[in-house]
Formats: sequence, C-alpha cells, structure tokens
Amino acid sequence: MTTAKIHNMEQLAQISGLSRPTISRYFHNPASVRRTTRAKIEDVLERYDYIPNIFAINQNRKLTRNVGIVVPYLADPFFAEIARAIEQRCIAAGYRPTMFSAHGQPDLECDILDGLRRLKPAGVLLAPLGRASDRKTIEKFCADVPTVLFDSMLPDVGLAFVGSDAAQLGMLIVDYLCRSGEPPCFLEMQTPANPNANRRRDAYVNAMQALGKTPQVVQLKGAGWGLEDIGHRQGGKALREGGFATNTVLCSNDRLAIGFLTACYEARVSVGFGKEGVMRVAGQDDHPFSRFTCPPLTTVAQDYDAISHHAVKTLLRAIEEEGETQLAETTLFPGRLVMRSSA
Amino acid sequence: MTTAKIHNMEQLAQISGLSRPTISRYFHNPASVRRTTRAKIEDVLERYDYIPNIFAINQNRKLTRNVGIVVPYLADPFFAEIARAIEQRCIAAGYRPTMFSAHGQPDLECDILDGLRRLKPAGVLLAPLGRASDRKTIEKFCADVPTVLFDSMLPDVGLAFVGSDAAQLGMLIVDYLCRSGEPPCFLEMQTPANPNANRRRDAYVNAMQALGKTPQVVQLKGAGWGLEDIGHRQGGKALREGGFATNTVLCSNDRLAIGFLTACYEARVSVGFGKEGVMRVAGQDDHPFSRFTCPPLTTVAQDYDAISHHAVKTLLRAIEEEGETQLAETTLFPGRLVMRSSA
DNA sequence: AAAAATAATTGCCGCGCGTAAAATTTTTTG
DNA sequence: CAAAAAATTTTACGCGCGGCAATTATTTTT
Repeated sequence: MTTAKIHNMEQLAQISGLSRPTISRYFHNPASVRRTTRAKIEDVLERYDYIPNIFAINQNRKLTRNVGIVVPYLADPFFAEIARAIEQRCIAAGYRPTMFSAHGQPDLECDILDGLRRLKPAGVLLAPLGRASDRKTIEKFCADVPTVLFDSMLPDVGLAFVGSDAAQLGMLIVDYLCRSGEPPCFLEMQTPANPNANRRRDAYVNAMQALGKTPQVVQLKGAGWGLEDIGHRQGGKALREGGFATNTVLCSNDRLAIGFLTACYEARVSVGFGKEGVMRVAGQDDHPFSRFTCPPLTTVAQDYDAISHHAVKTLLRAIEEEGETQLAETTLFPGRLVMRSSA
Repeated sequence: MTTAKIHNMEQLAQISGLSRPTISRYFHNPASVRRTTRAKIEDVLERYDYIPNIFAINQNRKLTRNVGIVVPYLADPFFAEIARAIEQRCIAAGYRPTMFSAHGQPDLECDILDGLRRLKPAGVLLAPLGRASDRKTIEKFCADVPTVLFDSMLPDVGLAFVGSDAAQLGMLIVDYLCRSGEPPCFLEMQTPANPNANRRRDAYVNAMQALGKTPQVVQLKGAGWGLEDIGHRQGGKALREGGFATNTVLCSNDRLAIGFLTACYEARVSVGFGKEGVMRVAGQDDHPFSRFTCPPLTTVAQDYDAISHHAVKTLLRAIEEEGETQLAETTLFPGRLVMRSSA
C-alpha cells in the first residue's frame, strides 16, 4: 500500500518472483495457473493493487470483453430500465458494457455504431430506432459485430431478436377490456417511430376479430419521440371531436396513454372502470410511471427481466462459442396483464 | 475505396509519401502540418478512409480525450435529460463522453469511478449520489482526475460545482404560492438520498419566514430512489391523517409530487387552483413528466441548458488550461416558475 | 524410480501509436 | 543573397501487453 505503485506486469512479475507471461495468464484466467502460483500473485496483488492497462490489453487481444448497449431513447424510463438490467447482467458475466442512446436521431445511431466498431466489441445489444434507422448501416454493422437485437425487430438483421410477443400482449389486453366493458378502440400514431407499433395494431385488429368485435383504429398526427405530447394534444383533439366509437381506448403504448389521460383530465372526462368512469383507458408496456398516473394505468407488462436475461444470454453464448452460430432465432416473451383503475 | 483497407498509420504514411509521425501530427491537429502536406494526407484519406486505432492512441497519450459522465440514477428522466445535454456538448467539443449510472447504489458509484480511472479520462462530470456517496472515494478520485460536480454538491470536492440556486427556486415558488392562495406546507422525505433536499427545505423555511408565514415541514418515512412510490404511499397517509396545515403542498421535488398527486386522486381530493381545487400541489425541477400529470404540475424549472453548458465549459477550460486551475468555484443558476393548473 | 503430463520460463516479435530530439526545409532578417 | 531563425518533418525509441515456440522445472502417474 505505502510502497511505490506498480505500473506494469513486468514489475509485478519481479516482485512476485514469477515471469510476466505467467502473470498475464493469471489475469486472463486465474484458474489457469497452479494454486501456489496464484497465491503468490494474489499476495502481491493485495499489497500493491495493480490493474492491467486496459488499452494495452484491448489493443492486443483479438477479442475484447467490451459490450455495447444501444437504445433509441434513454430519456424514456422504459429503455433506461431495460438498459440497466442488461448492463448489470453483462457486468456479472465479466464483460465491460458501455451504454449509448441514439436520442431518437437516426444519424446519431449510425455514429454510435461507427464509434462502437472502433471499440472492437465482443458483441452488441441493440434496440434500433426502428423505422427511422438506416437499415444498411445496421446490417453492415451486424455483419461485422455479433449483435443481438431487442425490443424492436428488423427482419433478417443480427444474430437474434428478443422481445415481447405483441400478438399475445394484444390478445391479453383486448380480451380483458372486452370482458370488462365495451370493446376498445385503438389509439396510435399515424407514423410511428417504432415498428412495434405496427405489430401492436395488427395484434389489436386480430384480437378484436377473434372476439367477434369490430376494430376501430384512431391514428394521431405527429412524429418523433414526444409521445406524451402527441397523446395529449392530438389525442385530446380526437376526444373532443368524438373520434372514438366506444368508451374504451387502448393505446399503442403507455407513453401515449399518459398523454391521453392528461387530455381526458383537461376535457373533464372521468376515466376509470365501474360507475365512476365515463371512459376507460389502457396502455401497453407497464412503463415505470404508469402506476402513478391518475387514475393508475391498466396495461400489459413486458417481461423486462426475461428479455434482458435472454438477450444477454444469447449474445454471450454466440460470443463464447465463437463457432458458427448463424442462428437468426427470434424469441418472444409473453406479457402480463396489470390491472389498475383506469380500465 | 475498392482498394485494400489501411490498418495503420505506417501504411497511410507510405502511400502518401510522408513519415508516420507527420500523419500522427495531422490527426492530433490538422493545422499543425503544412498545407501541402495536409492536402496529400486528405487526398489519400478520401480514397482509403482510415481511422486511427483508439486503443493505441489512448495507451500512449498522457491525456486522452475521454470524458466520463456519471449520474446517480439514469432511470430518472431528469438525469437522463441533463446527461444527454452534457453528452452532446462534449461531443461537440471533440471529446469522447461515456455515460454511467450508479443506479442509486453507492458501491456501484465507487466501482464506476474506479473503472473510470482506468480510462485515463481527461475529465469527469459527476452528479454524486449525495448523502449515500462514499465521500472518501470521491475525494480521492477528484484529487486524481479533473472533476466538475453538478446537481448535487459535496463541500470542498472537485474543481467546481454547477447547479441550481435552491434558495432562489424556493423563494420563487413559495412567493407564488403565497400570493395565489394559502401558504404552502413542505413535503419531503425523512432521510433524503440527496443533499439538495436539505437546501430545499431550508430555502422553503427561509422564504416562508421572509414572507411572514409559518413554515410547516411534513416528512415522509422511506428511503431510496422510489420517490413517486413514497410520495404516493406515505404522502397519501399524511393526507388521510390530515397532516397538512393548509390546502397547499410544496413538494421537495417533482417525483414526490407525482406520487402525491396519485394519492390525492385516490383519496378523491381534487387538486388545482381556482374554485375547482380543494388542494394545491407544486413541485420542483420541471421533471419531463410534470406537464402530463393530472392536473399538470406547477413547478420551478431548473435551467438544464445553462447547467450543462456551464459544467462542460468549466471542465474543458480546466482541462485545456492544464495550468493550476485550483478554483473551487460554485455556480448556481436561477430557476423559472412554470405555472400549470395544479397550483 | 522412470515416464508422462502439467506448469512455468525464456526469448522474441508484434500491436499501433506518441513523443523527444535531431535533421531538414522554409521563412525571415540584415 | 547569405546567415539566422522559425517551422516542419524525420529518426529513433518506448508504451504495456498478447501470443507463440522452444526449454526447463515441477508434479503426477505408472
């Protein structure tokens, strides 16, 4: 501790009376040296606390232990939460994750991937922007770097896709809404930033038809990632203009629903199930804030935990096998109905 | 383009007919080579598009252009937003920012700082966890790495602190609330995770006294970063037990207010100014979601933009001067009253 | 105790670049 | 226009580590 610091493996080798390559092996995999040797090294390590130079390591290794995590919009707590879960799992597996947010900008997404490439990452977990993404750039990136997509799927891109089963989520909530009241209309953006939106609409339509009901889709003008704002402004407009065939509105996602609830409030339309509600509103995602809306939002929860776990597992398997794992598998997890008082 | 790729400076040097160090200088600062030389290099660069290896660069440079951005809790949109602003400014200045979140965990905060050290960062922008932070670790880190603190201040730590003027924010909102209705009670956590909370309470008390009113502070049980939940549960309990002396509640921050609004809703207490409101609720921060609560939350906005701008400017100045800039200056920005319908 | 298997060492090269000092070229000066 | 000064480029060396082949030392097996 009080002694001079160690700055490279050579010095550590001298002090511990071993050779540098042995020290190198130890750091690569402590189990690859004899127990007595390991003890010597760890003994010295306790007294001097040295850490190998990360740049020198990465420069020479063919495969680093860097992992990139890229999400479209980190200011959205939904992504913040899933990114956090993924990050922790990577750390636990001994990798060095780095988080990036495209902040909703396609060009930034490209910049991030380009920058990521330079980090020689062992792999990347990518939730693409979706429709706005530059497909070619992403495809090229995936061809060079083992990449698992999550949340938002781009067909035939990446090692694998992990996400939620939109059809199941849709059926779950539509079925619930139909059983407990009037069948829902569907509220979404006209030009959604995210391809999930299309799957959700389809899921809604299919679910309605399966239940023998007539689907009604209401599309809101506006683009970008200010979903609450669109739900608020445009949703409010639709509300005032009587754009909904029934008293029940299923929103494409919770953020839209959050904005729409505000619109309902301002229009003095009371929301909730039972006698007190003129209108019922539901969302999809179980956004971290959904339980604090007024009224708290009924929604279907994505299985954050299963998604993050499986995404990381899939990536690490592909990395560690390093055999030809050309599996372009898609894994979809079911959602869970979260009943709150809004519907 | 179609030609074989270049993988190092040596090759680029050969092709361009220059020596490698000249190329190196060019990348370090294009203006440092003669115009004719620059033209040669850029000509080759257009045809081959080569990018220097980032690990090799950082290994040899005494000072990298890496910058660390550390926030206590990225799933809080407030921090996500300010981190985004800071990130962009760093990129614009030609640095390579990396974002980290302590996820509310003090030990993780230490790990992050330790990991950051290995990246030889030119500087770090740190919003510490606050009370929970391991002060010694942070102090030691700041002694080694140029660090600017923001959001949450630790006395005598770091190059500088940039944040909001709690006293001004408090006066602003208290004054408004007093002018427009009954004087506010103050709602906060018993053991706040963040030292700002103390400043805010003091600001409230001082503002009330300055206006000749009697302050009342209501403290909620609970700890951690689930602020909405505490505002909801414990705030609701206080509400039911008639814990507030007046009909106006100023929350220590917006997240607490968001939870408290839910509690009001569930208790069927209508919130808002004017005749329709039994109660008035206000917050502090102008959290991204505050405009979508029901009713939309009256609050005081922190000047995200000024804070991020000044924090980055201060850090870069300290880095680039590299002279002894031992200034431990504190810069506080005023807030702005955001009047919505909750109060 | 000898043979086989395992671990550790030596020695050397390479990675891709930074950097100080020396050599060169260009510009300024008298 | 030559000499001095300044600007630019080259030479030479080093950073801290990974990886490989050939030895040598140690442990385990027969």
